[in-house]
Amino acid sequence: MSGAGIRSWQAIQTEVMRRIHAREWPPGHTIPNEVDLAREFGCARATVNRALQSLADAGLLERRRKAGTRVALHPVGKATVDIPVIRQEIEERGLRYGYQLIARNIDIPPPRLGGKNAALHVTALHTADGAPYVFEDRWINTDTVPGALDQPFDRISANEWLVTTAPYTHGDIGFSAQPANATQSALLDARANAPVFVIDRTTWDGEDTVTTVTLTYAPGYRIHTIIGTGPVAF
Amino acid sequence: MSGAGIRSWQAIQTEVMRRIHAREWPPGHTIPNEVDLAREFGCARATVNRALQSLADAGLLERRRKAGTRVALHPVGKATVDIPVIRQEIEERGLRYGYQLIARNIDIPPPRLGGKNAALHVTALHTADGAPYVFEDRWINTDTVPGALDQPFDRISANEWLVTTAPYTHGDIGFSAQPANATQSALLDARANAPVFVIDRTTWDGEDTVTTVTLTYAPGYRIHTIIGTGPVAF
DNA sequence: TAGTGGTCTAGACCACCTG
DNA sequence: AGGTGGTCTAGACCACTAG
Repeated sequence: MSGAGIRSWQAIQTEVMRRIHAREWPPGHTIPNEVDLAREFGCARATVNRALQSLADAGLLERRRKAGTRVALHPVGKATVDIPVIRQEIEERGLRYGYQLIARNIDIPPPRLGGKNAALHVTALHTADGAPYVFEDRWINTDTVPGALDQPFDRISANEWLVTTAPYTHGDIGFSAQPANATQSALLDARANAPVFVIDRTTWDGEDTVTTVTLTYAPGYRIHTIIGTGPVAF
Repeated sequence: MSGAGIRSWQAIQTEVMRRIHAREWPPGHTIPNEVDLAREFGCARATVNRALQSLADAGLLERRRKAGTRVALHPVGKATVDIPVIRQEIEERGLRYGYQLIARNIDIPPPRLGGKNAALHVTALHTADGAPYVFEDRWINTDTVPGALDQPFDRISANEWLVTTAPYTHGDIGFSAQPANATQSALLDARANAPVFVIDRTTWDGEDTVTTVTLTYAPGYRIHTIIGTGPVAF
């Protein structure tokens, strides 16, 4: 029964998923330890480890030293959303990218952004085949990214320039639905208070903020992605 | 210089990120191969491999056999969005969860869902501290999940029941902003055409669809998550 | 076709945690 | 205290692909 040998970690992953799937290992069940599985599959423990770790990353398994590996009770689905450069996002849809700077000045950020220090405020419109696509409203920390002061942002968007210039260590991001305000509805060819999709994002480089941006998309925008990353199906 | 030895894969990861960060290895640069790095760091190649693979997963590096490993030109940020059970999502916010079934019947799904066969149609409202939270409009494929026909869904939501009962291999998911229709605005205590956040999701088990659901959230809902998963900062 | 990453092995030691 | 996963090693072979 165990003579055949399942030797690749992907094959082991598939077999483990099959057993979970088939309820041989129901939710909450503690599965055999790595040594036993390695013996059963006829492979090295490291190979089993690789397979199980991958499934744990995907949220299908819960692993703890000494306690062992259990099938997750509530397999939390995880969707990975890519955050591309806007120009790329548009061009990948086969559309012609356009960019238009609206304003660029030094100012004091609003209190909700926490800053008392002046920062670079850039607003711009990105278009796809001439139609409004997304409105970018951005604050750049000029202490963290002094080079931004030399950039006019009239041809290259701050969005694009920062990606290749200002690395960050971490960030946070939010998605929401909001009514378009006067500025947004005018720029995006939308009715007043029309529902628009909004992404707000702040990035840090260590302790220092790099940039905070609010992206307001024209009506009809939809983020679409896939659950079950690559080989990790569950 | 190389005598010290960087022996853990996390330390190697940190060091590689530092070099990218410091522009010692600028975007597009091909970094040394694994054997050379292993020699420099005084560790085994497998350890370097683990570190670089992790960074490649995070989108910071691009790796190809024979071509080597390059620093990504456009480090695509990736945000991982958890898709929890609604009850858990509400309770984790410290709110009291409530559930109310609205309708449950067998019907022919609308053509955009591709089905000609009858399916189980369930609509329900989830509440947080008594306030409307999200409206669930779901179709369940009774060929794939026959057990659903025995479930009344009057106490346990389809959302929750399916998670522990109907495994899936993959799915797709979309996020958008939409105006609330009459039904939604009434149930969610929202004005007509108020902007609402909508998640639509379809899951498959192999070739067969499992369920398709549209979740319409009450105004003010916001998805929030972090960029730079865990130890992988970039 | 040769160089690079991808994977596997057999063994070892360590860190963590439950009982 | 002992069992389990986490990691590292030194070496090997394989798979892919750029030149």
